[in-house]
Parts: sequence; structure tokens; C-alpha cells
Amino acid sequence: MPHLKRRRRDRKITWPTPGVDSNPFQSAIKLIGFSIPFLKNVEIYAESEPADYVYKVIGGAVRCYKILNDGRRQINAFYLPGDIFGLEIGGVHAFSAEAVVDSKILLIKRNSLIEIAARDNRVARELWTLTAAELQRMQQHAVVFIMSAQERVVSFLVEIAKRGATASEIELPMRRADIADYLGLTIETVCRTLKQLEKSAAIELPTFHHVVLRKCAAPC
Amino acid sequence: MPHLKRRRRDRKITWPTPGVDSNPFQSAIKLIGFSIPFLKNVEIYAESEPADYVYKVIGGAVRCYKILNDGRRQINAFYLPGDIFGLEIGGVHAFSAEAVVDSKILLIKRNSLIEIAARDNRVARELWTLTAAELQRMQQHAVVFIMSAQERVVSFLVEIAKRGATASEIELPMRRADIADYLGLTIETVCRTLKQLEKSAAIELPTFHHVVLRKCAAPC
DNA sequence: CGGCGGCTTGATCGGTCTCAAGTACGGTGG
DNA sequence: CCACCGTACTTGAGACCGATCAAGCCGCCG
Repeated sequence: MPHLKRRRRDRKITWPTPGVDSNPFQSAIKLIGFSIPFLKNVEIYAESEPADYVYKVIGGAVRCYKILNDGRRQINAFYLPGDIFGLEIGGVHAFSAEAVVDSKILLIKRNSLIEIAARDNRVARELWTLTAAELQRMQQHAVVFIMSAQERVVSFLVEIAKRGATASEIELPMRRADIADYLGLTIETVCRTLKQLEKSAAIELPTFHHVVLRKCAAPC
Repeated sequence: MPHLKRRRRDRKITWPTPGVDSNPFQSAIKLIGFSIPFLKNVEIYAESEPADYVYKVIGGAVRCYKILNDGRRQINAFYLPGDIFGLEIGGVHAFSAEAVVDSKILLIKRNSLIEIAARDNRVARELWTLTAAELQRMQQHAVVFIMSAQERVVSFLVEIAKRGATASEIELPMRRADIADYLGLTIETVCRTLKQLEKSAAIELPTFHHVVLRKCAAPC
């Protein structure tokens, strides 16, 4: 058991993340991936571009979206540090991705990953699991669209809170417009709803991008 | 089972996918699956039930949905003959599934499938591909929620038309309420919108469940 | 200090929901 | 074959929520 890591030919691990080292998938992307910085609002990839890479957020935040022909924008997901994205099937990306704030992204060549998956079933399984997790998140997100504006905003805050380190204090990296396009609302409605939640003492808004959850409507 | 680890080395990376007949995934589920009939409106599985099986529609139609605590229902997907569903990750189903009409469903034991995938990379890859395709459909579906009622209905009709045999003539197996819950509208709005489309000569409605697309708004 | 981007706030409009009837379809039994 | 009944669908009138349009405000950075 203690020699498990040693069996591998990789000698050095650049990013020491205790507990994850024995995960062959994480080890693999550490080896074959390379990180690139992206400035705020810079495009990482665009819709209908060849999907040659898979991406992992090291730092910052990413929004994944689609623009309709009349200009409306639908944000499908926000990716935070540790999240993997761009796992779509087919040769081209179905969505666009941009850095929400200055970010550091790990790029992993798709083909290399698939080659490794062909040799190592654990990696293949991890690819499947990650895709399934993404599917589940998407399914969960679809539920917000049958809810009222207030429910959507609350649901969003709870979602971000769950993914963050602290459960009751959130740092929102994205702008109001991003939240609006993620929830299918307008900027004004998001503002008004946040204000309303603040008035009813459900949350506090010390700054634009900082939210404190007072009473948890959903189970904390 | 101890020889599983050894497999990592002795297999070569080859992805022979010539035709569909030799598709090892479809062959496998034919072998280990067994088909069961489900009557109209009968539950196939329920939310938070253990997910022991993967399902394939042989005949009929299936709706996959979630009920919110206040009774609202969100239909995530309709599955038609040939579609595979229930591919979620985790031990339990995140959604419920029901037969829309009398249907014939193939049940495949999850564990058997995973075992086969562990031995045959092509099957593992197919599992991944199917999940990714489902993810893509879900992402596509999320886009309808930023559209107007009419756009949603048209988008729905086009989606069903694409999946059906004939491009311009659709047989809708589901009720109006199902369409409404799929599109995030009310029954009345779906009715009115269909009527409106009929008036504007975009469609014809010979019966409740039969639609003829006259002029294709979207590229046919 | 001035300008700009992002956020907030207000007034009004319109699309969709809600509630409430009315109608067509499909099955069942006489 | 027809009368009946329940379910699903259709249609109408009014209310309401969120979108839209239009200012105004704040914080940031030169």
C-alpha cells in the first residue's frame, strides 16, 4: 500500500495536493497539462471551435455560455477552482468559455487523455464520472427555470455557498449581468431581488461581490 | 479480480468502430438486458431510489422528471425508441421516470455494464459518449428557458421532428401538460401557442397528438 | 476632479399565469 | 348503436410578475 505511488514512473509532483495523489486521473492531468493565465473577460474557447483540450480551473472563475442569434446570452455554468470543464463530446465546442476574473487554467490535450484512458480503466471511469457529474449539475440547474425570481436568486446563492469554503459567506466573482444570464432574469430583477433579500434580513451585502447568508432557507 | 490491474498494460489502444452492427456496447446490452412492458403513466423508477439499472426504450416513450416540494413538476427529458436513459452517477436516481404511453423498456444491470466496461474499453468509451450526449442535450434544452412561449413551443416541435422518422409530420406521444412541464409553461399557454401557430399557417393540428409542420422556421 | 463601467432605483408595459367555463375525445355499459 | 361519463383539451377575462425604458448613483482609476 505505501508503495502504490512509487510504482508510477512519474518522479515529481508539481502541485502537492494531499489525498489526491493516488488518483490516477489527477496525476495524469498534472503530468500532461500545462497552466495558462487568462485575464478577466478573455475568451478561453469559442463555440464551434475544435475541442482539442479539456480544462481545469486552478484559480479564478470561468463562465460557459451560448449566444443566441438575437444577442441573448445563456450562461450554462460557472466553474471555480478545482472544476474541470470542456468535457463535451464531438469535435467542436458547443459553448463558449470566458474568464470571469483573472484566472489560471490548466489545459490538457484531449487526445492524450483519451490515450491514457484507453490504457487505464480508472482514468476512463473518471472521465465518465466527471461527465455524469456535469450532467447532474445541468439537470439540477434546469430546475431553477420553473421557479420565481426570488427562488432563483436564493438557489444561486446556496449553490455558490455550497461550493465555496465557507457556507455562510460568499465571494461572488461574477457581475450582476452574469448572474442574470445564468438564472434567466434581467440585471434589474437580480438587483431588486438581492435588495429585497437584504431588507428581509435574509442576507447582507457589504460590497457588490460579497454576500453574507443570514438565515438559511435551504438546509445548511 | 486481482488480474484487473494487470490489464492496464496488456491492451493496445485501438478504437475500431466500423459499423453499428459490431458495436460491442449494443451487443452487450442485448445479451445482458431483458425487456419489460410498462403501461401508460406507470412509474419506471422514482427519485432517490437505488439506481441499479440502465434503461433503453424499445418502444413507446418515457418522461424523466422531478417534483418540487410545492408540487411543481419539471420534465427534464423525453426518451423515444432507441434512447438510453438512467445513466446517472451515484447510487440513487436523481429523477423519476414514467412511461408516457404503453412502452417496452430494456433493463440492463448497471454493475454488469460496468464490469464489461472495465474489460472492454470500447464499451467504457460508449458509456462516456452516451453520458456526454445526454449532457449536450440537457445544455441545449436549458437554452429554451430564455426564449418566449412561442419560441419554446416551436423549438420543442423541431426537436421532436428531428428525432422522428419524418421531418415534417410529428406524432406527439405526450399530453399537453407534459409539454408544458418540459418547456416551463402552463397547459393553457401551450394550447394557445399551438393555436396561434395553426392560425399563422405554420403548423396543422389534425388531432391532439398529430402535428404537421408547414413552414420550417428553423432550417429543415 | 471628471469620466466610465457597473450597480441601483423608479415608472410603465406586456406576456404569461391564474381562474373559470366550455368543448371534444375515448372508453364503458345498456 | 347510442347515451353517458371522465379525462384531456380549448378558450376567455383579469391579475400579476418580471421585462423594458429611463434616470440616477456609486466606486474606481486616470
